[in-house]
Amino acid sequence: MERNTRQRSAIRDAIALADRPLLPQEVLEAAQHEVPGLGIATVYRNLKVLVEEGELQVVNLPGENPHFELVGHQHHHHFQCRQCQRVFDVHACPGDLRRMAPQGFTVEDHDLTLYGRCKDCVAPEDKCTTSEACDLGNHKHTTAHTRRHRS
Amino acid sequence: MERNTRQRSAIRDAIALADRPLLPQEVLEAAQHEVPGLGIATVYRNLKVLVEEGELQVVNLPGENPHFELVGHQHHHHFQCRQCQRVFDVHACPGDLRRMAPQGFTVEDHDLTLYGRCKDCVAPEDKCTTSEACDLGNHKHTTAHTRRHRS
DNA sequence: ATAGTAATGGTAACGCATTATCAGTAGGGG
DNA sequence: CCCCTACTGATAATGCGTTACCATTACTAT
Repeated sequence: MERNTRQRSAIRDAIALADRPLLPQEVLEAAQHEVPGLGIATVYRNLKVLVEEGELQVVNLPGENPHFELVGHQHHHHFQCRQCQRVFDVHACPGDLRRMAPQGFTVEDHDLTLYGRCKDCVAPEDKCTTSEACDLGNHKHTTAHTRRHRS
Repeated sequence: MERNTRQRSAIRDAIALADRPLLPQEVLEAAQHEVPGLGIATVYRNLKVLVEEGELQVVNLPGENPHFELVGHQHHHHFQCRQCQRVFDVHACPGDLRRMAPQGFTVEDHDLTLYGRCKDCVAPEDKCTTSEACDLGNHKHTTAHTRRHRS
């Protein structure tokens, strides 16, 4: 039977507290605050299980590896900060986009991603006093970008 | 100096004629109609060069590897068929989405992807008589999905 | 407590898109 | 027509996200 381990709780909590879609690596770092020895394999294993159980859902964004967030938010979209690369939920939607498609095409769904500066990165200088935002990844002028692969 | 090879012309032409964003693999297959011996390495090499020269641009879609299309279409969006996985241009835009972002966030740009059935896949049965659409990839019930990796 | 076994963590292995390598080929200036 | 060298094609290598493996750990029913 399925067991309640500290690791699984830490992973679930990390995603719930973040309140935004996280990368497996971000989940690892966040959950390690609660379980320091946590390994990346355990993160991937539990992400998979939690998705299968319907607790988490996968968020795909252009040019990004899969992120994970809690299910529950119904239809919504995402914002990615061009400074810190973090992804946030956007609880709004432009609405019916069916008539945007070319003649003869049938639209069933849509994904929308906004790009810009998140709250923490709009005015970075005076934010570095609040260590949390910095620790979470903003102000990191990352040059590395993400890619995908198949399962 | 830069040379005009049959291969480079075939690659350019393939993308121009397709009139939709293509994967490197799709570029290979299309360009091989003109240059049968064409190799995948040559496709990647030329895609990179043509992007650097400003002839092509990269199109990123959620959960997809980079596609390539001609520059020139200014701001536009994309449609991906859930049947044949092909990507098409959408020459429409919901407009200003700045107010969709949370308080304190600055929106600079956005990506929109529509999902559904393309013209060829809305009524698949009677389309199989036109071999072109089938050859191009629709009606392929592909189970494999794409991923990314880093450069 | 104890046993049984699911879960963990470290790391090797994998899958796959992309790039490097290199010997052979073919534009194009002279 | 010739030579120089950019380009090509086949394939090995790379990079990286993800998964498999396996010895060890630690939940939980009894």
